[in-house]
Amino acid sequence: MKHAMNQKPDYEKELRKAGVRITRPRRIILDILTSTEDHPDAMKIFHRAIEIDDSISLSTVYRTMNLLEEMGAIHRHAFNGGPSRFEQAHGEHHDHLIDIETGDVIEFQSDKIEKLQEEIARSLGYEITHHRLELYCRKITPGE
Amino acid sequence: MKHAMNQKPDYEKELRKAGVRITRPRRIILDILTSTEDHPDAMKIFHRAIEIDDSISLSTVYRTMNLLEEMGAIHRHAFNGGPSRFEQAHGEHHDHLIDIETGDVIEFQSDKIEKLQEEIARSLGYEITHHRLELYCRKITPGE
DNA sequence: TTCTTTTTGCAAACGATTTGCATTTGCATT
DNA sequence: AATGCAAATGCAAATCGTTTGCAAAAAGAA
Ligand SMILES: [Mn+2]
Ligand SMILES: [Mn+2]
Ligand SMILES: [Zn+2]
Ligand SMILES: [Zn+2]
Repeated sequence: MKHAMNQKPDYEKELRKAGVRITRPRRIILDILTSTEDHPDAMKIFHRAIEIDDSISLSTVYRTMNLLEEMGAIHRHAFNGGPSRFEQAHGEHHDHLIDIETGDVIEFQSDKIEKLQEEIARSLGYEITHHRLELYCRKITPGE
Repeated sequence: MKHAMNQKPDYEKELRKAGVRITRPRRIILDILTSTEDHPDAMKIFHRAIEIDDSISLSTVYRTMNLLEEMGAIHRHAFNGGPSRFEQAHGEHHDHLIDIETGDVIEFQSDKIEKLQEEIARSLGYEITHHRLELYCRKITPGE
């Protein structure tokens, strides 16, 4: 149950090391990603980006998200089956609780659940590469 | 960890009760859904359907899946963010382990995890309406 | 059977994402 | 600083899964 107070990793260095060029669009998109607490989709990232440089295109946003995902620098989510939403990968692993009324996304972490998942996979002859746990919830109203 | 050996529920009765007409396409689609162990997507259901009646259209498959989902007769999954895949809702709740190499889907159930999920939601002031737990795994190769 | 309403098939529209291609850019090299 | 080339961009068109409008067909109540 931890809100990752992430000290920014040096993505530019990571990109360079991966033999990838540092371009203006990429710098801007990385800035957006590292300076937000939420889980924006491509369109939202695009809108934030053109506020800084209105020549950036939506395809570049998509291409950059794919690149960063392949590098493991971001995670992709598809809450509800909606459009992909992203967040930087740094900080510790967590899962998500989605308020189905407001759309709010709350992050949480449970070592116990993580352990149980491992056990289950193991008992079936598998090892987990990644997983997804989403709780779709409604706020508890005490007087009801 | 249970493979639901589901005795077929009477969907036709359920549909009638909901004031919905029993049509040939719907009967065929329901048959496909109740007689399969896997998690087919709309296209796969469509192909199985036209083998029985080649006049069925893909839109009818989609419309029927939406109808059945609203009635709570089926569940919809979006593994990996791919196309929607379906399974009948009868039988007990379970989650899914996906073999990322073969695409196989294995069902499992853990009361402990379910309980922990409730606790977490509760502690954040929420109650769960539904959830999704997917383990993406690779088969364990003992000699490696 | 007739009548009314729902459902269908088809084709066109849709939203999210990807792609082809000509142009621009990053950056390693002079 | 100027050059050269590969990599990345913007744009428009294509793609994929899914939904929709509409006229024709089928369900089921009377
Ligand atoms: Mn987790
Ligand atoms: Mn579960
Ligand atoms: Zn998150
Ligand atoms: Zn299942």
